[in-house]
Amino acid sequence: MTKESVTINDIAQRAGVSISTVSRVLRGTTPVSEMKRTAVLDAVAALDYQPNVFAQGLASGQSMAVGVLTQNFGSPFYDTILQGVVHGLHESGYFPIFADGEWNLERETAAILAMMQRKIDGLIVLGGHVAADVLGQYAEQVPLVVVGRHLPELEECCLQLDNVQAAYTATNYLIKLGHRHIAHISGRADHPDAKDRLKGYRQALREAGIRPNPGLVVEGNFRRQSGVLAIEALLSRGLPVSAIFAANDQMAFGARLALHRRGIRVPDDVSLVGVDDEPAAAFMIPPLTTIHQPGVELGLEAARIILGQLKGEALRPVSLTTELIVRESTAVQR
Amino acid sequence: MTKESVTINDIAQRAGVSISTVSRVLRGTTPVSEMKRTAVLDAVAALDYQPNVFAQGLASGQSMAVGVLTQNFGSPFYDTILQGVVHGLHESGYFPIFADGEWNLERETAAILAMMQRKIDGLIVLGGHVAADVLGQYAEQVPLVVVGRHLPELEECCLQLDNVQAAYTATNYLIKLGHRHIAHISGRADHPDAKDRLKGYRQALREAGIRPNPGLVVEGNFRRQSGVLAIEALLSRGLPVSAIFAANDQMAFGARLALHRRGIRVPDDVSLVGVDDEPAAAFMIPPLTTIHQPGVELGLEAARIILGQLKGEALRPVSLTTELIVRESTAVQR
DNA sequence: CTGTTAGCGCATTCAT
DNA sequence: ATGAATGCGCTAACAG
Repeated sequence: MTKESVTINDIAQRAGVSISTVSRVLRGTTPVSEMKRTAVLDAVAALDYQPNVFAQGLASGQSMAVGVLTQNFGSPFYDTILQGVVHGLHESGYFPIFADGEWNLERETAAILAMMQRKIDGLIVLGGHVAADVLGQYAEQVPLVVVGRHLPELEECCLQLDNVQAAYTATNYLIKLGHRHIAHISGRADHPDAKDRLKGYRQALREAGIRPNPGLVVEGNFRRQSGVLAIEALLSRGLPVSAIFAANDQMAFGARLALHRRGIRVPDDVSLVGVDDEPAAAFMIPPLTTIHQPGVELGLEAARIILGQLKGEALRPVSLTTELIVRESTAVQR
Repeated sequence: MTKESVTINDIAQRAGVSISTVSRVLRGTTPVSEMKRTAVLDAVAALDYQPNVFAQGLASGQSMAVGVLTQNFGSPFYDTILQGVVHGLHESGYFPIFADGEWNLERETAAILAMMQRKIDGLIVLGGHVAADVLGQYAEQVPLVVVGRHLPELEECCLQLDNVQAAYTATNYLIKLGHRHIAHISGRADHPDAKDRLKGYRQALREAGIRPNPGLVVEGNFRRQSGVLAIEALLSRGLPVSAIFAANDQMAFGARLALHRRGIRVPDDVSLVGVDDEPAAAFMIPPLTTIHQPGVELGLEAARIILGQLKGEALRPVSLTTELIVRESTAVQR
């Protein structure tokens, strides 16, 4: 419908060969005499031939596309992973097809289905709520990598960060600073990441000989506004607090704003640490201390794994956990 | 290659009709007797038939996909538009295919080409550097909407915000606050948006009887770090400055950080206004005053226009400019 | 090495 | 209203 497009026939004719030969030099599947080879290539260049993806797909059964389901365009953490995926797939011949799950199961399910219908050759799922068995079914059809989730049933498909370690590092950082009354703004209690981060927080406290105080833990939902509410809830409890570990930067931002409204300064009056190392964190005043998450690397690795499987490397790598580092606040002390 | 998929033949057989009939009820192109109709539908449901997109595309010449070229995953402004596009296309039957231009012409060009090869039925380009004549060529093949750019040659395809107006509003806001020495951190001089915002800034000054001082304009590149550098450059000039209008929030963030390092407080010592209304702006301390850009609406509108053209509504709407509002800073004064 | 041929799954035109 | 037949553009056996 678009334009009188040139087909493989046109270039076959112009090069004086058969269409199969054309196909062969283009796909490099079978050796072709150098003469015909260049003739074909010339014709291709001359006519600006663009193979029809549909025809290729129909005939070969491959789409040369890999689907990527993200949680939400605009989420700093997932967007970073997306960038990694883009780079990882770049020049691989595979084209990434993105879909936005918008944080909810229904959309995610629909999005994956839509991508599967488009015959993607591989699937990368970032986080999400799709059940393991559903993902398992897809895994039987195409190579699958699940980033940022741990699915016991799909152990070898999961690529994740060590959230316990991240939280442990953050909390320990505060402890080393001399804090004893460390509060925690957690993610939703049913969220795996939130659980792990809570776990790491507790672990660090215990190892330091501090008994975790449930009253110092407030549940948020990983969004900015919940950080605000968390602080209000926390302060209303009247417990002594000298430091706060927020399960992610977004909530830390909210927390900081709420603290500011109460006239409590960070880090002068209370220390605050987040997780994710969002770009904005470095531009807060003073910059927010946070835990760096290697999002780009995660995306790259995910792409690498998919491509590997596509190339036949059936050997599935074990779930990889990445190192985490504390990005020190570069705050200017007044 | 994926799985023994059920084809139109299978359901034709099961429903006791010909494949053409199946195709007809599925596409609703031609009336079909109610009896056969339900028989087909039943078979489809029973066998969980999923039409092969490639076969459909090959036979019909349509992909039922619209390509969306963004500047960068992770850019707050563009991500917001993306969300609008997602919603606008939702349940339209069309599937959005996203590509990341990564802020550079080469990638953009490659991305558009890749999408065109995938036979997209429509194209939405967010900003970017692709030349107007190149876009014009694509416009001849598929419906095109360019968001956030003004292309005189493609007038009727452009959907944009009134950047002059935005800058005017921001600057005027500062003037009304009593400021006379208002600096401007602009975007790159060759960027259309940057030009317009500079223009609006100057216009507001002139109308207020203030002669624009070239020394108060510093060029940035719309990125955070450039805001930092801009402030350093500005302050080194030694001119009196009581307010700053940054061409976007990102640079405003950088500016604020740089000011803070110099011990200059916002808004106590100097007022600062940005543009974009990024989510993070509301969580700065104090919140950044900014100009709200209706990104979601832009995306929705872009999708609407594409769908309209796809449905045959050849009437192309004039370029739309959206209203802008000042989001007042809710700073708590110390 | 290379040309010929048979589909891939579906939309559609042409008869009926 | 509906079945049969064609072809979309390309890949992959299949014969040379």
